[in-house]
Amino acid sequence: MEDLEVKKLKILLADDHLIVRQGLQFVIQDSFEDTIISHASSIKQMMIQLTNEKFDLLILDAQFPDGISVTYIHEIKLLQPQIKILVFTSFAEEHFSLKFINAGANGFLNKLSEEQSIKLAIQNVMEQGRHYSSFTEKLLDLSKFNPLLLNPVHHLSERELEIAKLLVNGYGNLEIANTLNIKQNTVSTFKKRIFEKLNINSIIDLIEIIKMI
Amino acid sequence: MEDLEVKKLKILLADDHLIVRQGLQFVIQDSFEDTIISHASSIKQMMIQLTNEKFDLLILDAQFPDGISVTYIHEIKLLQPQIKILVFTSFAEEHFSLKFINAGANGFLNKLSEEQSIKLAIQNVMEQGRHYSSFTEKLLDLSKFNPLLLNPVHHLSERELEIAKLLVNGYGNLEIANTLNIKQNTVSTFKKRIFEKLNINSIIDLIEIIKMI
DNA sequence: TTAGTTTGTAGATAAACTTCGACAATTTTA
DNA sequence: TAAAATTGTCGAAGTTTATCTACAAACTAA
Repeated sequence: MEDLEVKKLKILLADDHLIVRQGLQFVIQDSFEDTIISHASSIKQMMIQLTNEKFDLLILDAQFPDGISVTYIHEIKLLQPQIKILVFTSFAEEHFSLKFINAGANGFLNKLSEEQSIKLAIQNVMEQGRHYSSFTEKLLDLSKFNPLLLNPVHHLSERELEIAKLLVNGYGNLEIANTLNIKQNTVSTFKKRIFEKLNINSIIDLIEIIKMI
Repeated sequence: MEDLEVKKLKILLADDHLIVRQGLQFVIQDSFEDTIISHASSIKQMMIQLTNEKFDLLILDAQFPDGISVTYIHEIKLLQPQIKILVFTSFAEEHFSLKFINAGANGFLNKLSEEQSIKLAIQNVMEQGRHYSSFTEKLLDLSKFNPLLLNPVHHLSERELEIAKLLVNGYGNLEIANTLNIKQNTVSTFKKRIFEKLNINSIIDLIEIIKMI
């Protein structure tokens, strides 16, 4: 008989794909003996469960159909300050990690991860409260001096972001100019500045970045 | 004691995400008693397993990192003509189903599917040899008269496709013109024809379509 | 096999976009 | 707080793209 003090790890899996949740559950239960795993297939469902019940760990899909989950991280931490949040993503974490960390994320788990990495991520996040790639750690270090460092969309002003979003939606300069009641030249200038700031040179590149906001 | 005639269903899951494979396995084993499930995490691995062993069903991720899997469907059917192929995808099947069906796919399974739909898809595909959405069925019907119907990339010629791909990769008209040693005007004309054929009006739209080839 | 269609290619011209410089209004920083 | 940087805006000039037309070669289809 084991020590009764050993508490079961309560984990909430929030992802819109049943398959992904089942897969995660399987892998986690294979790696950890004592876990209680709950599922949420939408942000809404997740918030309801978080309101009703305390969890130790939330594994949260970064790309929910009803809006990117970063917006909710803050809210979740207010609701359950003790909860650890592992962001589950198919993008390389470097591109947006600071954004999520600032919001309150404790670590990142790539969707391509194998069993060992998943286990390690959960262990780290539960024991040390964090699980970042070494690159992200360096970023964090540097960001003490410049919190915006390498979190590119943060460099954009409101208006720039507004225009970036329109560009990503396939609108041309003229259409944007008319929508915002400014001259096309102005739009062009914005576009140029946006590209400069993000160090890109096509709208195609912009899409990936904007997606992650 | 059951009839020994009842053969176990041999299924191969081909997806680069461990999590997804585990999730599928879990759901399938929950729905079907007698299955033997194998995994492949890359096209290469999958082809090796298909060369060495006969399977009843292949559940194949439509978006492999090393190239879209449609190209391989033909090959697979040559190798194992009896195998049923369920294409596992996160896009709405309508946009590309004919392409896959022509290549030899027996059905589509959306990544967002719940347990019941997954079970149904496998049942249909194993018993009737097909599992298409009603829209795809209609398409198939119509395509008897016009096999290219609504499978837009098929409308593109080699050259058009070549240029479409370059456009999707963020190259400008001039760059493309230089690469292909043609005039920018020619590229413009191609672009116009491509957009007309696909009935779109921005490169953003083009991306989704080209992705699925 | 003849007429119609698709494909690959451009020229001319118009339209859209980029680049550069500028300027006022903020905001930041030293 | 004075100097420096950022932000939102534009005009003018230059570049790139779009559009329309055209034409020959290849490829259907009647």
